[in-house]
Amino acid sequence: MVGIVDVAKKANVSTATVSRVLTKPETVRGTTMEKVLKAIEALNYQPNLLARQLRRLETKTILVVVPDITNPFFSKVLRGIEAVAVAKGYQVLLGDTGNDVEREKGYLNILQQKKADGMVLLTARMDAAAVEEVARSFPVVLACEYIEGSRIPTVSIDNISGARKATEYLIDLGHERIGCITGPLDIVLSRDRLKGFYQAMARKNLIVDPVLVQEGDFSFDSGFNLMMKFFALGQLPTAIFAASDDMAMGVIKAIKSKGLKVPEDISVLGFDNLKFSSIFEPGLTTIAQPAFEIGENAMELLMKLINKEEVKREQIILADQLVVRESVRTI
Amino acid sequence: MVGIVDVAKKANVSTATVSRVLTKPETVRGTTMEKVLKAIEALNYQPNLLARQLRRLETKTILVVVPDITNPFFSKVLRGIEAVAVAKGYQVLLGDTGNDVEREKGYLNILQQKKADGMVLLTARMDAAAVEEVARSFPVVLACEYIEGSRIPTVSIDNISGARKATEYLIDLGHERIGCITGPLDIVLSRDRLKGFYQAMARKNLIVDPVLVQEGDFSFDSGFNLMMKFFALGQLPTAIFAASDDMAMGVIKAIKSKGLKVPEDISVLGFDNLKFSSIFEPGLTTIAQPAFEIGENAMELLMKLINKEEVKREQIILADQLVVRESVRTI
DNA sequence: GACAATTTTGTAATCGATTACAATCCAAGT
DNA sequence: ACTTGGATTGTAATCGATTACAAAATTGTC
Repeated sequence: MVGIVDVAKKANVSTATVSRVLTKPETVRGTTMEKVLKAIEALNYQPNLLARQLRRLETKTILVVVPDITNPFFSKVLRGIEAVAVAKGYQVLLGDTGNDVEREKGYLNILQQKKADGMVLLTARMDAAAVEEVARSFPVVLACEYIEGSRIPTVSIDNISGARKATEYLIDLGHERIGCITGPLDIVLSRDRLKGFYQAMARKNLIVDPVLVQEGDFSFDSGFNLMMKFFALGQLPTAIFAASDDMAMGVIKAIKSKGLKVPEDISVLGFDNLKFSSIFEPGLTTIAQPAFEIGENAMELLMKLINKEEVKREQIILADQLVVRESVRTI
Repeated sequence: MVGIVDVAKKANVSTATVSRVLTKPETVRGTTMEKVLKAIEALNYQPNLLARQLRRLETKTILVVVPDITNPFFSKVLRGIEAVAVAKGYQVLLGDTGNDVEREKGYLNILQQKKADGMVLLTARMDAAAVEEVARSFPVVLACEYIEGSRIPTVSIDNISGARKATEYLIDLGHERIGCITGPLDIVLSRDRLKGFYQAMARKNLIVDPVLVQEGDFSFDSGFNLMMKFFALGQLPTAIFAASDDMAMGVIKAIKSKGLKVPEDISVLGFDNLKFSSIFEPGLTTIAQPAFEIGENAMELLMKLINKEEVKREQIILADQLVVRESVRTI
């Protein structure tokens, strides 16, 4: 492999000069510049970034930890992150945890081992203390998720108000017996959506039937199964708020499988606004999260941390939006 | 930051010994081992991987170049890659090209700059020569895509026979006037699927109406638009073979929008078998690609190249499968 | 206890760039 | 021609680990 010394030799200059041509061209004379460039060209020299990084103590790489890259919501956030990263000359190291807390923890080491300059976490199921610890010494930002009582910079929507808005929409259309299928309750974000649901019900003085609140795991299957459970229990609500579009679709499938119709018999409202939610029939009424923008903002925030710029707001809350389609109707 | 010298000092040994504790524990005596481990523990030392990598000239990182991470098919392949990579102690650097050939090319440098030990390409739209060039000096494997006349190791399905199988299925059900909506024809894989379509038609002595062969771009929208074009032209086939499930769904949406039904009025057959294709209504009849396995195999192949093991078969063809659901019926 | 064989440890070179500092060059001013 | 100061260039230290080789310590044998 050709190294900087080969180029230096060929161009009859020192390695320092070659290095300067590459990194501070304004400090070398035009004629030597040409000589060096010619040598680089001739040898097809590419600097070894490992060496540069070791010397500069920076990798121009950031780590993104995702619970499941297969989930279109996360992949869209990831794309937002990537877009900004590339624009700023950074590369993205991918850490898919497969929803496994242990693997999630493992990725924390990558920062300490200096393989990345910073990290964006799209999941934070591990113990808060460990994350805090790492965040004290390295740039870390949370996207989507947040950690209660922590000052780690975060980008997300307001899940409580989003869920509240969704539930109020159902109530305003006349629904009173409303079911809620939540995400895994060990995740703050799931608890927030549930909280928003309760808040809306309480504000309108409606009673929540505990049977109608069930814990899912955001997946289509869990939505399907929990709806089937409602059928089995003989406890049918007039509307259901599902904490993810995937689950909402599962719920609708279950309803259809029983020969009932959405929204005629039961209304269903989702959360996320996946691309597929508009293709699905009936079109899902849902709370839209600006996934791409969440990614962009998270990466921009991370850049500021890396560059030690002042960060005014540590918690960025982006706007969510109720998207009305056909899966909900007035009672 | 604490380095190996700090540990060495604290444990009263040389840096060499500390290094050995970390990498060849069997060569150090039990008692010193303990001393060193204690020091490591006390200082919370994590070795700087950059330094190790520079010395060893390996990064334990592989680059995956994807046209669009948001596409669930690719993200599933990526997951397969990641699963094997993690199991073998490798990390994944993500290169999303956003379908941009220039960015695709740019990622080739990462290998030469030694930021990765090898590369899996899920897209190969750039000029073959450039890829070949890189593949001569570095481990590269293609997944899904392949390059004509190249000996770069590849993992994929047989797109020609898959498409042929799909088309023959339609023909066997009595369809004769069959439309084909292809992927972008600058991609080999799209041309192969089209080729398979033609082969099936020819084998059964059916005439292909050129109007019914249209070039899409794999997206839902292009499927929708091209089907609308068929309507506008007043040229309706009895069945359509779409080269991706996304397009198939677009086609079906378009048909429904005209008040017709699938499969009663027109049959539609897709390609890929996305998770969503079974949720969609009608359930998509389609050719299933083993996305996860493609990823796994590609990564395993890459590992062999990296370890300079003998590679018997350079071209791995995995089995595709016709999945029959409800979007196709006999005429 | 002496000596050889074997283990264990240390010294210093090395990976391939960057960069502080020193040395040299060059042009302008007198 | 002779300074002088800024622009260029070179020398060598440096980033933080690994590892070849040498040295020291240990073990076993007679």
